[in-house]
Amino acid sequence: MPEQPSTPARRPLTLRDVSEASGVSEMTVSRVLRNRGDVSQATREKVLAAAKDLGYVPNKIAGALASQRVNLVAVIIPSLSNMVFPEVMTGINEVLDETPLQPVVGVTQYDPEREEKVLYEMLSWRPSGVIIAGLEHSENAKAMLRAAGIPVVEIMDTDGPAIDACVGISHRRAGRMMAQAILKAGYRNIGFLGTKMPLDHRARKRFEGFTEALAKEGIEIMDREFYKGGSALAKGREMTEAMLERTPEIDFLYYSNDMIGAGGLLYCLDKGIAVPGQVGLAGFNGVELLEGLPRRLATMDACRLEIGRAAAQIIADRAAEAGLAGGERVELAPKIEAGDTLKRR
Amino acid sequence: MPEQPSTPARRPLTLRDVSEASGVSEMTVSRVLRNRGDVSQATREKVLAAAKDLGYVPNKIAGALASQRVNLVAVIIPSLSNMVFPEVMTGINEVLDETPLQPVVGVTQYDPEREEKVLYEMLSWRPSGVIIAGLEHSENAKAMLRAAGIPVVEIMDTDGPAIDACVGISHRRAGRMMAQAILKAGYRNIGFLGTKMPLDHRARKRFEGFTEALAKEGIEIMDREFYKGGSALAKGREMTEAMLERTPEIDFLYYSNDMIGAGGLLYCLDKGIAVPGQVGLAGFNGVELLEGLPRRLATMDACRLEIGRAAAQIIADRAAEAGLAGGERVELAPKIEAGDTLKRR
DNA sequence: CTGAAAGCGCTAACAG
DNA sequence: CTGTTAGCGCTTTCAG
Repeated sequence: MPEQPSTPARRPLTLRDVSEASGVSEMTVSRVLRNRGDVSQATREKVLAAAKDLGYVPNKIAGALASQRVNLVAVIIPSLSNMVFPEVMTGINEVLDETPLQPVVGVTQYDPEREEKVLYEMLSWRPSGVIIAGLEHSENAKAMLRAAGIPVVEIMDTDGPAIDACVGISHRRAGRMMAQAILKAGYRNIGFLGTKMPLDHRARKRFEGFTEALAKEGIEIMDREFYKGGSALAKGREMTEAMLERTPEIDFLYYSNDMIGAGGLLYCLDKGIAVPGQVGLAGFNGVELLEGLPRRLATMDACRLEIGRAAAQIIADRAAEAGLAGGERVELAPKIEAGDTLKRR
Repeated sequence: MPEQPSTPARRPLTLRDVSEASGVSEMTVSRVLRNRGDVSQATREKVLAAAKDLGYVPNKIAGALASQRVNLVAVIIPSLSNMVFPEVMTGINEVLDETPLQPVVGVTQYDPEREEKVLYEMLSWRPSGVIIAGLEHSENAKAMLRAAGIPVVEIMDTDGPAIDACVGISHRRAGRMMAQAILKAGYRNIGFLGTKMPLDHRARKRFEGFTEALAKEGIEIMDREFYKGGSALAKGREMTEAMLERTPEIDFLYYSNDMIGAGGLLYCLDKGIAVPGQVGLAGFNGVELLEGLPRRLATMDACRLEIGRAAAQIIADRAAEAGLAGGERVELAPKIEAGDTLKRR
């Protein structure tokens, strides 16, 4: 076989190649490429030219091994497809962009086994920190996180003990707040619609807080309905229809997320059900989508952007300054947005 | 200061620690942990016990450097927040889950400079392959991709020359197909609504194909409107309102994505505009969301899941078997879903 | 089946 | 300002 036609690199370039091409020692080349230490303008330019010319891309694997420093932050979240985590990521990116740190995301699909595996994989790259959704993890996962010896920030939820730092909202309190607002508006026959996900602990905690606050006023949920999979908007319609047929006395529907809430709202408008007069509605999350609906669904902001920012800030601070205490705890206060579907009757 | 209370690892564990704890050589420990080569059941168990006991997590940095093998696939996409890329990711994950490869995603925000930076960062980890959205990249980026000497799959779009492999649909053809379907249904006064994003090349190509096919029948777009930022659903409403007021003769609205299309649909239904009698509507993407709308918006499936799967398969195949040719080209055929908003009048 | 030796490509630490 | 010397923690290769 003849020689390769031209470029297609067989062997990736190394510092040595740049060193030879520029006639400068490997060490100095390394300094230039990392902007470390003083290098004369002349050599700097020689090196940069050679590197660019060859198309050299440094090998971070070797660099990380030699320097014992990896500027990665592991971000472990349950899902990318529900609007909530992308926004958390935005917050994380915003602050990490100002630092040398880079987020690497892993997705668990609400599955503890997957979480454990993803975590193991990520930790094996020795990241500078971990941002992980939720407070509930397998014993193994918790052990790994403790043993990693790096900052760990558990996000989204503050209802429970954290391994290290923690940034989020209290979903129990969020559920209670919504219950109180609903009662205060005069609704009494309340239905709950949510996801059939025993592993979505935050949804569960909201539900618990919700029923607890109702119970305090001697009220019980009148009906409930859970779904799994499919288009959330469509499911919201279906579940709403099913519940209103089964329990026509219902005067308020509390949805565990905005997407099914939006489906419910569209259903009610379709059917000419007066909202919020005949039936009031509320969701959870404060997603942007709601702005385009014919009525603004009542919801509760989950502070997603803020959570991402605060979590990343904690990691960034601790990466920058060794010996910080750890154990930070940030509980954000979600606000009810009453919109057009939760009003005094 | 007294000693640390208990665990909190100062120094991460190494193979050597496991070796000492188990009384087995580092080399054999390594074999056990990687399931390579023959090791007696007895030593295997000793090693596994010691590793688990200590909570050892291998250092992939060192492993990768030593073995010159990194089981990462760089996935570079413009955005996570618009429903389309999460679905591509799902397809990628589906096939990579069956292999030792792991996806690592980088987000460019439709910004070529960011793309270049993200690409550089990812390549510096020496991944086994790259999956990157689009065919348009800066010269530098293209040079890096060529020089990397690893499989590169450009996805989503097939309208143009690829660096190596390519999986997607022809957006020009997609635009043409939709134009033909609209004309065939008898609409003639057509408006176009889209994003003001000169860097969304796929949206631009659809638009070009669309106008081109109309021109072939002697028809020109009657009005157009572009938006930037904000809630797509809300923007869809606003733009639709603006256009129908400005150009009341319009009988069809072609949206560059389903989300603004959905907003337009809701607006029309609100205003009692007969759809598709008075005005027909169509979007693009085939997002799940549409299923929950009062009418099914006409759209075109962009084969996102398939694209993800096929791209990952190419990388997986080439990673498994050295010396494959490269340059694979997969053009998927998007299908029009006429729904309820694009019907013969 | 098990071990010893020799790096992978880079950077810390120390000379000049 | 620049170069030299040792590794980083693992795996490859070659001997038992």
